[in-house]
Amino acid sequence: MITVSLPDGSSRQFPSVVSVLDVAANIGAGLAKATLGGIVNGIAVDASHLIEADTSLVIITDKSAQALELIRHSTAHLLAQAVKQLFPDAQVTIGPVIDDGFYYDFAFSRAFTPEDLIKIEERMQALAAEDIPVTRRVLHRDAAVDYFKSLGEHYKAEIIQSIPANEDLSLYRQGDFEDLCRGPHVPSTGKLKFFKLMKVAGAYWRGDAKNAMLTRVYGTAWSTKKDLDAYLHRLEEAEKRDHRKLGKKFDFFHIQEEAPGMVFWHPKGWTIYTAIESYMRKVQRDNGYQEIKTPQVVDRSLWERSGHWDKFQTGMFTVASEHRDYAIKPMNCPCHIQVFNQGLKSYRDLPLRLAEFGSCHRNEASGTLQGLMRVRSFVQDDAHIFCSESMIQREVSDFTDLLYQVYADFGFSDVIIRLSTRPEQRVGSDEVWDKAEKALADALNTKELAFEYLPGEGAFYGPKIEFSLKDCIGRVWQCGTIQVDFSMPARLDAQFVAEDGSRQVPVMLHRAILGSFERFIGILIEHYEGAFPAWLAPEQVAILNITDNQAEFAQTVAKSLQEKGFRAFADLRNEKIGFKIREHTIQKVPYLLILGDQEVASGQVSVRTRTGTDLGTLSLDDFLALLTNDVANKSRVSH
RNA sequence: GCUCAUGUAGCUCAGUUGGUAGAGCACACCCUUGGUAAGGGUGAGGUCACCGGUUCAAUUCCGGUCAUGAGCUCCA
Repeated sequence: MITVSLPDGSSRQFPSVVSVLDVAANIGAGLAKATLGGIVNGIAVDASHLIEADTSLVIITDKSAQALELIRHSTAHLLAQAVKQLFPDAQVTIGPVIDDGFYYDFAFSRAFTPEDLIKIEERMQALAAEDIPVTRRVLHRDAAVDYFKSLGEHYKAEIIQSIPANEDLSLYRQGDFEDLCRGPHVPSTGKLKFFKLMKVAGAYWRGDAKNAMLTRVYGTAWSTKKDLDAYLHRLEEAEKRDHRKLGKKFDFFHIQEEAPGMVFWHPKGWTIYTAIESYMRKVQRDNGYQEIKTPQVVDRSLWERSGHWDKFQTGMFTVASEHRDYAIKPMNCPCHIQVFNQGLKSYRDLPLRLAEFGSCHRNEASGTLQGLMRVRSFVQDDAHIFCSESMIQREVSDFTDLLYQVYADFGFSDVIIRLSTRPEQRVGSDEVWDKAEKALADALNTKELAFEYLPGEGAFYGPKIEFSLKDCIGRVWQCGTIQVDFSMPARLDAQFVAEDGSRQVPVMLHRAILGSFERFIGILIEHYEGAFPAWLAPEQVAILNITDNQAEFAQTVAKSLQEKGFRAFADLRNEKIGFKIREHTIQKVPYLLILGDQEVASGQVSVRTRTGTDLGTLSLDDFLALLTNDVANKSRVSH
């Protein structure tokens, strides 16, 4: 007798070995039909998986959370089957599940075209309609290598060869197609109904740029049509928030061919920029930072000593003049050490926090540029904290508090934290790296902040914590960072006099909260969809007269708001009031003041918000109070 | 940098199976002074990204370059 216990607490008994599907059928024919797989003792398995001993079982149907994983994985196989039928010379490689879908990489004599994609998807639909059973078999590793070699699937054979020699491997077959796969998979292709191929792209074999370029097909798959449609709709919505589109629509900035990856800020965009800069300047001043400014162009020798020339030479813009070679600074740290090095520092000076809105240029590879998110010319809200080892954890902790406070003011609460550890190419002893990595992890753990490790992703001089925010389509962008550096201060001869009179080398913490103004503003544009909270809005109040009769009053109101420091302007154009309201509403100006003869007579203003709310007729003082309050509350938008 | 796609008026886009192009919005001028999301008329505006090639003729076909987009690689 085999007892299978189910999630609802009940159990079923069977005289002998049963499959997951048998159990489902025993419970009900409807359930059996909907069964995609199962979870046996916590491990996902095929519907055909045989239960040979007492166990707990969760049946996976299209309603289950685990269904998507199965469906997407099986849809990737369906894609490979279709490709092999249409392009027999294409070799399969790998096809994993990713967020919202899957991809499959193929080695083929040419890249697939969008037209190919349509044909492939049609073939997939046909194969799904055939409802071909998906079956599993097990092969010994070496037999599997021979098998795939015999099929001409050299990439697959290479993958299998890298698996330990004595392991057995599972293969899944559907009709004429068989693939190496850990599984599990849906029982038949008929279970795959709601999928769509999204795009083709290139991708390097095994993610290494030295390897061959494969052709990758991305797809999405869902368990219901509703979910698929919702996903496609979500993408459309996200596209509307694209900061490049909105940057044009709101006249924030532009980028043009003559300066790829470098931003021309327009008045409105620059107003946002300067609002953020003023805010950050105050935040830093209030938190023990001293602001400095260092040169844009620095002799090559400094970069050689700092180690940057060695590692990032091709990423630096250089300038030659009078037989000297300079680099346009790609980062600020070596310059900050020069400031630190002026005058003899005492342990009493530590921690010394030097901040700079540092303009940097990096010659990023052309293919990596992306709107404001990845640029060649950018300004970091950079600072370096010179301190002793014993101060590290405290400084990291204080920094983290500050970062969360700043992010909250900008309306972000969802922060992704990652700790990057020592890379292969690095400076400094393992002992030093041990200490640095531990100091960062300890600071996060003490604050009970969840984080994930990124092994080998640290900077060449030290480990780092990265704080990332998501853009509108879920892409994650690193913004804040704090990095421990035990190396560069020594390389550039930074010293301080310790309590006992000895000379010691300070530890340097590199840190930024926004990361770069460019990227951060890009994320803000998408986050708010251009409707910035009042404190950041490039135009806070639009004053609209109904006829020329109120022009003078409108200008008086505008002037008095401007004198209080608000960004207000009068729109005196000879247009109907509805036209002006529409225009400034679309431009997301938080407050519209409508002035007609009534307002002139009473000396009041009629207030409408960009969301269409009528706040009634207020005295100018009452409106000022409302506006002041709104601006002071930062991201807590009231309208 | 690699793979693929794209590049037409200020913006969003149509179009030309090779005979130098069109709409809407924006812009200029005129009429309209209108109370909460588009009043009307007229007009101007393009070396069809750039450089070559094929052709009687290229915005259209071919090659290259640059830029942009997606993905990969990279990111001090």
